[in-house]
Amino acid sequence: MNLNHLAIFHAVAETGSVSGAASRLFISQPAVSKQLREFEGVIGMPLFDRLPKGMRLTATGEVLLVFAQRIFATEAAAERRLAELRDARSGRLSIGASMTIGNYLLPKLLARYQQRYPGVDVQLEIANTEVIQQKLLANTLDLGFTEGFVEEEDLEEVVFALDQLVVIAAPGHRFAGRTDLRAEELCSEPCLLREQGSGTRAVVERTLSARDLHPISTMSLGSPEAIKQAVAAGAGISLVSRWTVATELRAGTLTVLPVTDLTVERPLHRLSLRHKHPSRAVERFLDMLLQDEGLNGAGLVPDLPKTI
Amino acid sequence: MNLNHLAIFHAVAETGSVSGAASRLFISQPAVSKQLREFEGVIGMPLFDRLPKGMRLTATGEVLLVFAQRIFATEAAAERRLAELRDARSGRLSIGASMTIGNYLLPKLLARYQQRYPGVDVQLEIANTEVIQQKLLANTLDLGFTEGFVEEEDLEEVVFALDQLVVIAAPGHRFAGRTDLRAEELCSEPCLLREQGSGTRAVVERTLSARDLHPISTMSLGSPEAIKQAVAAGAGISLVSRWTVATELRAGTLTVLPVTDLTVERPLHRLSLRHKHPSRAVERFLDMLLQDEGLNGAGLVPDLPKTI
DNA sequence: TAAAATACATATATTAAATGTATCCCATAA
DNA sequence: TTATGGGATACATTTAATATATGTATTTTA
Repeated sequence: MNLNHLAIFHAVAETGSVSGAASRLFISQPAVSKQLREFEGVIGMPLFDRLPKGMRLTATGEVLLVFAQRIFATEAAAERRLAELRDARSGRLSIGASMTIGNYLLPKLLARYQQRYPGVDVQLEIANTEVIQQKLLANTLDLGFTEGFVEEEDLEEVVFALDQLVVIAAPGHRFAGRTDLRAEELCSEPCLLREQGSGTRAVVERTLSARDLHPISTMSLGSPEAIKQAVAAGAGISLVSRWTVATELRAGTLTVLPVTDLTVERPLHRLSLRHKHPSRAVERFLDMLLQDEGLNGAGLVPDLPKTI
Repeated sequence: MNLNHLAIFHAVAETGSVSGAASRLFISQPAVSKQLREFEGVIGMPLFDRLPKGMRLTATGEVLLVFAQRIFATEAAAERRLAELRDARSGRLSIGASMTIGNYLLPKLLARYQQRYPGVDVQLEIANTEVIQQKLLANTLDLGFTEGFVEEEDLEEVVFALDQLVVIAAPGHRFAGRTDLRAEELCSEPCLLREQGSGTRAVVERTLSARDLHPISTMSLGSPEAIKQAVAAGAGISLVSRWTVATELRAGTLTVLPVTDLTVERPLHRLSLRHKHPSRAVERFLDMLLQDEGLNGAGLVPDLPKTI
């Protein structure tokens, strides 16, 4: 059976006449007449009785009409669904992010995204780089946001922001208020770090040892939150992403120590599966990331380089 | 959306490759490639990621595939249903018949029909000619079987059998056994007839009055059964269709009086709506009617003229 | 490391399908 | 009778689908 023929049959059945179907389909009456007869030939049974005043379905035609209606209703539903996907009125945005990015950088942006595209099913998963890379490769994530990454043929990687690590201390700390601090001095203070394997710890250690600086490591803690709590309690200083402490700085429970001769920066990476076409829902998210309403609009990265 | 394109998309999605789809559709690989790209252009979104080893559905493609599967499954179901209708493995046979035909002529035939075509929904309605004609005109009956009929432009009418009316009496009747009975003699006997308006009564009266015979009418009864019961009880004689008394003759509760100079015959008509194509189920029934397995096979009409 | 194989894309020519125009037929209504 | 409305047919034309030949990228094999 040819579904083009079926469409013509459907139109004739619903309008009750060949000429009616023709005008509905924007083709000529003979075209409909011919196609319909051809279709009846294929079916092997007449679908209409030809009456002087028009066409009347046979029993066979009645049966077929029900199927035709189902088919074209489904087609219409498919078109509607595609239209939704096209304008991101539905779809899925599945993101995997490292702890820092997922907790401090994305939530505000995702909230605005969700507000603008309420039909999209947004999923944010916080996990380490390895898990995120694996899930990207398994095609169960649309985008990954990580600090480091392991080179991988099938993954596309792009620096989308620069993370600045700042030295924090309790407001009552002896260094607080100092504007002439030098990196060496920090080594006299107990320095709290993240656990082995953390991206944050890796970049800190790499930067400092490149300058032959060796901080006194006392504790290693498993999350940015734990670090902040300990530092606020006066346990020492730490190097953390400035995004993780925005709230505490405003609240005054922590302070940043400006170090004159030290800047620790690291690129943040956006990862995606090579050759994978993004859905419209994903494209809209990437748009927001790149536009003013992206990270800048979130008020967190005033002078972010606008790399993709 | 073009459902031809959708079929190609469907094949690519299910085989996972353009070339696979091509061989499944018995067309060349470039044909599939081109149609698919065209389809993606119409949709406005890519449906597949092109990987070196084949094609992978995008999120949009996954959504569309579900609809495509529904559509083509419905199409397949329609094809199956049509095939059933084609071999009368399903369908409807809706017959309206007058009392005599419906009660004595059709049941045996319909039983064999139902046995041979168990999927067909057989409906037999017994009603008078007027009702049957109206239902045929309303297209709610496939066939009508009546004695008389009222000429009607939209109804096609055909004599399908000749009904012989025979004179019956109780076996103990004084005429029983006589082989030289003449029509005049019958007028001395009380004759039971059907009610006014009955086709049977009409033909009897017409035939007899044409010969200037006037039977003594005592009772008029509303059904062949009532007539037979009364005659068997010795209430008189009657003229009835020979089909209605086959059982009683065999049982010996009634006997036929052979009248040397009287034959009362009437044509039986098959009616159908003009321009109406019969379904296969109806065609198969008409076949049985015409073949040896028809009324003859039913053992009721040994020498029936084989008119349609 | 080069050759072969696999898989999809592109270009051009060809074929098949669908459509349009003109005309005819039939039944009905004015 | 002539219009009129609805469908069928014939033939020409346009559009769409397809094939052949070839190209590119990648993977596998020798």
